[in-house]
Amino acid sequence: MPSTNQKKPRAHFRRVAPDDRARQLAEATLRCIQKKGSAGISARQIAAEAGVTQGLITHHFGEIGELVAYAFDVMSEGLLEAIMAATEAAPNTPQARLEAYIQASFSQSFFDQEVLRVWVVFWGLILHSPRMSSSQKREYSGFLTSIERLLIDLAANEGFVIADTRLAAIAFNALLDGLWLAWCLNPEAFRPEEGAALCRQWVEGLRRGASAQHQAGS
Amino acid sequence: MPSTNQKKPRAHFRRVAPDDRARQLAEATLRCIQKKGSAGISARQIAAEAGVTQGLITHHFGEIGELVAYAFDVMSEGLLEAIMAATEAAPNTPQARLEAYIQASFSQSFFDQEVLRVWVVFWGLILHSPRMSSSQKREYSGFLTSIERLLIDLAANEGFVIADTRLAAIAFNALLDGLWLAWCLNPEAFRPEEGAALCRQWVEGLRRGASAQHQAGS
DNA sequence: AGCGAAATTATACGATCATATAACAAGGTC
DNA sequence: GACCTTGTTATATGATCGTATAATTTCGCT
Repeated sequence: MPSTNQKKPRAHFRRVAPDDRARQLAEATLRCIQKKGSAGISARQIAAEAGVTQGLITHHFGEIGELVAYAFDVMSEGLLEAIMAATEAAPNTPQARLEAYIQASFSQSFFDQEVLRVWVVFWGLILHSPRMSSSQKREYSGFLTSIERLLIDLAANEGFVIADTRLAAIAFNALLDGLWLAWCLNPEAFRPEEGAALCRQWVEGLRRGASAQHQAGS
Repeated sequence: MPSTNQKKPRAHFRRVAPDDRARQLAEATLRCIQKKGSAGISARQIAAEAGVTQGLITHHFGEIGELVAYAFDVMSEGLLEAIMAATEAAPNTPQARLEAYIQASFSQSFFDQEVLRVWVVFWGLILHSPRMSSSQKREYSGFLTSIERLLIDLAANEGFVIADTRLAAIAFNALLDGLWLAWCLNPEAFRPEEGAALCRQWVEGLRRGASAQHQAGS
């Protein structure tokens, strides 16, 4: 008997400041991507994950792509800030700071499959979203500059020469991203501490003057 | 006047051997991913790209995910085979073979944004597709083994020691993938020949004994 | 030549998608 | 305590999605 003709009452809710709501939606987006990859990106799924209705996404972000890009910003900036905080917290020597950067990169907080899964999906999205691409360029530049400073200080302190610090930073960051990727796709391939050791060995190669050899075009 | 009541005739077609058709569909899939990333993956879009109807995908692959995984296999195996072919074609010295591997990796054929775009999208898909993940594990192992052999031969020939060749291969491959990724996301960051130089410098670090330092757990 | 297997097209169906619009309610402000 | 801004829900719309099913054509085989 469907005769109980009571209209279900409109759901109650509490207002939230736009910035807070935006962040909640971004975090729900990250969880959705974590669970189902790029297939988890849809207004309905994200709204359900955040416990709100879809219209709220339109209201705060317009189109869904803007929310995804914002979620990328949140994650990306959080990552760089956290790694830099760990670096700043280390003793003020070039060696200790670089070591802190490496250790943070392979610590449980970041070298975590659930985190890296999201990261890898974003990489695939950046290529087709100008909005996300510009964020990535900015963040990438931030990472490079940080690494470059660490390397310059180390070289000055220990008295060795780096032929091109920008390129060296690109290589270091590439090694880091590549290890993140490889471990994320294949966690049994190596252990986090082995990944950190591989980064240290790259630095050791730098110490021993490897960067002065085999320059492009030589 | 819509009175011309002629039913439009059923479209003509030619039969194609299942293996050939499967490959055509896989190549159409790669083109769709190239154009629109993971958003380009749909039975309708891929079928249109291949010039056939959607039903053909169901007929040959069952579900769409199987086609995508097969497309990944096609691309992945093709890549490894092509790089290995370039390596085999080099003079039979460890130095020349490793150099050929590096040069192939940064040659216009592979170090190409249109190719790498697809590669990066696949990375994001692997994480949520057991079928693709098992393909990736097999292919990754193939890459590692190839690199490991190159490094072992080089070390034996030049008389230096690599502490752990498996880990060294992992690092080399990670550097390569990381440089592919960085350049794909940010092509203005460095030139292909600079990427190749960074790989050579990593090898130079290996020559100078960097891998014996800073072992994990020491 | 024509029979039959199967490759291919054509169509249908229900689910889910993004997004727009209107109705509503929460909470600060006066 | 009433008002007004706006955050939020509710609903509608048309497009696209994956996949199943039936009708049809192609082509090897005898």
